[in-house]
Amino acid sequence: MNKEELIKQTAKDLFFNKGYLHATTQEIADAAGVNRSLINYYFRSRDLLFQTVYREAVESLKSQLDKVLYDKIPFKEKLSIFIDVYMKELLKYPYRESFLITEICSKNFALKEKKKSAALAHFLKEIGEEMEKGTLKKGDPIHFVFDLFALMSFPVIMTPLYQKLLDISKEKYKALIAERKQLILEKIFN
Amino acid sequence: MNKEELIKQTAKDLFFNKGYLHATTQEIADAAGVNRSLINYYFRSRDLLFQTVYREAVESLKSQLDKVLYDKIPFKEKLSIFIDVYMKELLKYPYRESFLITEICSKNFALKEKKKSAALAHFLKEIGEEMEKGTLKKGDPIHFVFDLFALMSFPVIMTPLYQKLLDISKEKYKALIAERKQLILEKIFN
DNA sequence: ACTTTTGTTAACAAAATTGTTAAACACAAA
DNA sequence: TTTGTGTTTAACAATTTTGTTAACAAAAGT
Repeated sequence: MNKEELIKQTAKDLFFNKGYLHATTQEIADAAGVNRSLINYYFRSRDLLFQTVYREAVESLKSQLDKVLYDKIPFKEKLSIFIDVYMKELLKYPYRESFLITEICSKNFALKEKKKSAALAHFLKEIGEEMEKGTLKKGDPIHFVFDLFALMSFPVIMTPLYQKLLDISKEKYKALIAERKQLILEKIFN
Repeated sequence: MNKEELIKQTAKDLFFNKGYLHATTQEIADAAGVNRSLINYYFRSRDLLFQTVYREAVESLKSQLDKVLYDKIPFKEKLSIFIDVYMKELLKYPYRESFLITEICSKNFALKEKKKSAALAHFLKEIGEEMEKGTLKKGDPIHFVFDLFALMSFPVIMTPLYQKLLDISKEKYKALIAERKQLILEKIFN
């Protein structure tokens, strides 16, 4: 793999997968097995590397989810696929959203461009329609979305803490997470 | 207020409330309106300040929750109080758990002492009993706990992101969160 | 009153992190 | 072979952040 790509992948792995948010350029370089100067050569500065991988990670997730959300298939099926896709991405990069929040809280570079998501609005409308039809329990669609993302994300994000508190092995925890897709679907269409 | 306490409170505010995880000693000192050297005077090093406020924040939360979990009151009532207490703490320090995870991921100082929580085990047993009785839908109590914490925490943690994506005001978002206590209770005892 | 302890500050030193430069390297095209 | 271009590296410089010291002020104890 060319080293520019290697550096980006490594940075993503450290930030989004390992959850190592404080990673220095030296640590990223070491993890990638390249000379630290290469980071400056390809990305000019640490901050630009941050911005690059951040943008890529968000875009990649967004495009995948948008595709599913705009798909013209029955709601129940759509939701099933959506959970599949999102949880697959979640397991790949558990800390992507956390990183995003951290960035929003510290600097403000994430806020500028972010705006009301059209795909999300579309999804909300669809949820509202399903509630009308009686497929879903009536309520504010926003809470439905809150619930959905919460049930998927939170146990994954909290892995290192919960594993300790519950005193269970990595494998057992993984199995628990794997079970959740079905459970969430059931809970939603109870 | 004495300055030692002031520094700790300010650090907690920056870390756990503002979500500003990268705060330097200078920034903490500025926010507290004290000379930076005072941080070293009282806490020796930045790392020890970290450890101190981290420990205090975890202890404080844990002791409050344990008290509720061990209380000998009907389950439904206990759960209602638990949600109350936890969400109150959540709104005070939305990023406390995120901070915890970040620390566990980077350094390892959090892992050493953490062990299977007795209160949590007790809670799990109690949940299992309620499932037997039919008060709760049968299933793995761990998933019940996953769901409970997820539904409470996640929308709060994601505030800055969701506010943008949904394009709603701070006040509206606050109102949505406030609604959730009741919604969660209903969802659980559906 | 004076001595000791505690709190506070600025100035300095040390360490960690980032950014730059120039030279070496690789290797394809002229 | 040479020239050109993109890549890689070590050495250095700059910056940022942290930690220390010594001097001074305030409070407490004797």
